[in-house]
Amino acid sequence: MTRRRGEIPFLLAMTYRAMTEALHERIAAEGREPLRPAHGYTFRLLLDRGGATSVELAEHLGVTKQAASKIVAELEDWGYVERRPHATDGRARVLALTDKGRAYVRHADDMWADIEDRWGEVIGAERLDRIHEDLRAYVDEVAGGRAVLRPIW
Amino acid sequence: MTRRRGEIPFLLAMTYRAMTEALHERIAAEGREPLRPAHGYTFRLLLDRGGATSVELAEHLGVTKQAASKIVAELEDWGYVERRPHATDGRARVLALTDKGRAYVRHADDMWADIEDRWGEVIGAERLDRIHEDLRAYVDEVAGGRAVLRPIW
DNA sequence: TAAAATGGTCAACGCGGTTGACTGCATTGA
DNA sequence: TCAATGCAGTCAACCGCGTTGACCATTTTA
Repeated sequence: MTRRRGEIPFLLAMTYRAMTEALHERIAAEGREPLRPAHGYTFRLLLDRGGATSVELAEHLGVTKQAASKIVAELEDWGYVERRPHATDGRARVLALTDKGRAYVRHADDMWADIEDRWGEVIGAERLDRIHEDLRAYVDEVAGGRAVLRPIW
Repeated sequence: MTRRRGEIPFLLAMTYRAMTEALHERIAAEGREPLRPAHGYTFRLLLDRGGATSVELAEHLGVTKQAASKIVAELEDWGYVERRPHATDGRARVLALTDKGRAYVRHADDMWADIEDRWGEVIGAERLDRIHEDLRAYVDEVAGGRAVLRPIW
């Protein structure tokens, strides 16, 4: 297999794009709120680092605190996230997933896993393992582990 | 290596994001116009299918013809693209890369190749080949070859 | 304890897309 | 052959989702 040098980033983009499209189709089919990547990344942060604030979310997403606030406001409206007063800091508000939020994360994980599995059916599970390792290697070693998932749309 | 099912799409996003950031840093460092993915995809179309029109570009990018027109107008202003009258169709205008446009494509390809190479240094060229195959397999077999590169930048 | 820093909000704006209406050329078919 | 329909392209208005900037209230620092 010959490949043009520099083609892989394009394929990466196309693959990711196709996967997100597949996900959005499912979300739309379920009649769910129009959840964007930023929302997904928010869920993941709140799951990993319980007790985050809007400012921390902003840093995590790589957006301004105002933008992060808007995202949180939406998620609160939809009942996925709650804002509670901070225990010691009167200015801050602590973000937390509601039950609905946690249930959605599980559901979303399932959907992503399904999409990943479709790929695995074509190329095999071992290849998927390798890809996982190799992507991690790029993110950690080339990109320096910068885990900013700036929502790109 | 154990991996969480459904994690790969996230890693795909992070990797692509890190790569585009690396590219943008280089473009910015060169003092070049703020070229976005949509512009890159446009260059590629014009290189592959000479004589495309705005409507064809719109289909390729997955945007409206109005949006495609705006993109072309920018590229024309910057001197990367020309619009020439269509040989037989008085309504249509044929898009073509200028010399500057072609030179930029070569340059951009080099930059992407460099970024890809950095990855290759970490994981090895054979792995890169596999990844190339596997990404192609997803795009072609799972996503049905839908090559719409809707610019999400 | 005054000054500076920080979490959060409100308002105005901008970029890059969308929808909708329109012009003028091209194609179709009675 | 020529009216009806279709299609390339443009103009204008709008919209989503981010930004910048100003501000308040609380906390931290000196």
